[in-house]
Amino acid sequence: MGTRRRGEELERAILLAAAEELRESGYAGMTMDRVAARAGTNKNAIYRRWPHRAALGIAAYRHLSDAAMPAPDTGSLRTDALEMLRQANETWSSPHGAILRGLLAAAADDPQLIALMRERSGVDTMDRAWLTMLERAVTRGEAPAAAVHPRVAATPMMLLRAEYAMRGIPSVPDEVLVEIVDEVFLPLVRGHS
Amino acid sequence: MGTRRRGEELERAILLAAAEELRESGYAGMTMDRVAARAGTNKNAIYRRWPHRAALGIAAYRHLSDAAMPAPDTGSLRTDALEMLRQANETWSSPHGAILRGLLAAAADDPQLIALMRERSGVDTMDRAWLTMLERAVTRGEAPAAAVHPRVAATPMMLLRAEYAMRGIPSVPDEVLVEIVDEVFLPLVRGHS
DNA sequence: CCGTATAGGGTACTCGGCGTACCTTAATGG
DNA sequence: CCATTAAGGTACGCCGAGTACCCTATACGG
Repeated sequence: MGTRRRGEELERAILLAAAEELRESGYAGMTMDRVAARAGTNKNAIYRRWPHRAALGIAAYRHLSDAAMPAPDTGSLRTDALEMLRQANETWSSPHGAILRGLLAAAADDPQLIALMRERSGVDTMDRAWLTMLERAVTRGEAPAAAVHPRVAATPMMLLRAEYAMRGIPSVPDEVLVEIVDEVFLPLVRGHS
Repeated sequence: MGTRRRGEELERAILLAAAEELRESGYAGMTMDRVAARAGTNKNAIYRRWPHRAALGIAAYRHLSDAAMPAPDTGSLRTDALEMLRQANETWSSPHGAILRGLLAAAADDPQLIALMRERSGVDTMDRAWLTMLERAVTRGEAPAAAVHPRVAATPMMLLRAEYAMRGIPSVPDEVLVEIVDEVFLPLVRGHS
């Protein structure tokens, strides 16, 4: 009788269900049975599409956030950088961030999954934003041209991530962000002369 | 009949067995049953001492490495820093490192466990080593005094850790270490004037 | 020296969750 | 209109974490 969903439609339904489970219970609490039930289907349909739970988790994660994150342009490198870090901190502190961290932890020993995560979680987008931020600072005469370097651009976010890993709590106090900017990022930019 | 071990003795036997399991199979592969069997006891004795698998894993980990890591003193800040990073990279690439990473991943959502890990894995010891390294560079006139700052000292190791997290492979190529030193650490130190 | 509290040993169990097997039933498209 | 494909239903197998219960050796106080 009625409508039996197939292909695209069913796939979207599964991803939606998985995303909702992620939101409610985090990755650790997302079970295949619950996703199947919620999508009104069964595990077969899922396993035909994704080889295992982690893959589904990653695929579903993108439904939660597509995180554009344009580079802020406040006219000063310091406030730009702070703004970026604050936004990132907020994102990572949010439920989304908790899920993301759960996924990262789960994927930790599987390079394939890590690669997938990188694409999905917009690490590279982020780095590009930092680079354009630096370029603008250079044209304003606020920074030496030599400071426009991928590793310089990536440093603040890496420090923030490491901070999460070390604390295990999903929110870094604002002082830490300020310190990262004032004691590391700005001196680092200055030092490139 | 015979000797039934108790208290201290049994505890050491369990920790040893757990450590061996860690070495052979990593944290993910360390099962309570196997540890119990290997220690010649049963899960009861284990659960009477540690509330869950993660706690045992962490307790056992210290049996594998006590990691002193004295600050190298080569006479140049650059080579000192590189040496530190290379040693760390080697440690983390080793089987021990794999286990450590497994534990970290498993503990990711439990602040209590993370705190335990911090103690055991000598993060603070490491930071102190970097600080003394910086101090020596200051007395040599190689660095401004303002660069002796905990966050500056912690930066290279944090970047290395983040590098692991992003790659998911247990060995960072040497070029990356060099880049961390030349493009980040040294400019950062220079920038503190 | 004995008897009782304590802690280890043995074993079997529950429970949850991943992944699979197998068959039935609806849709699709040639 | 029929063959092929994919979804639905359901029941497993398997493994590993923790738990329950009961038996037995050891320590320790009297």
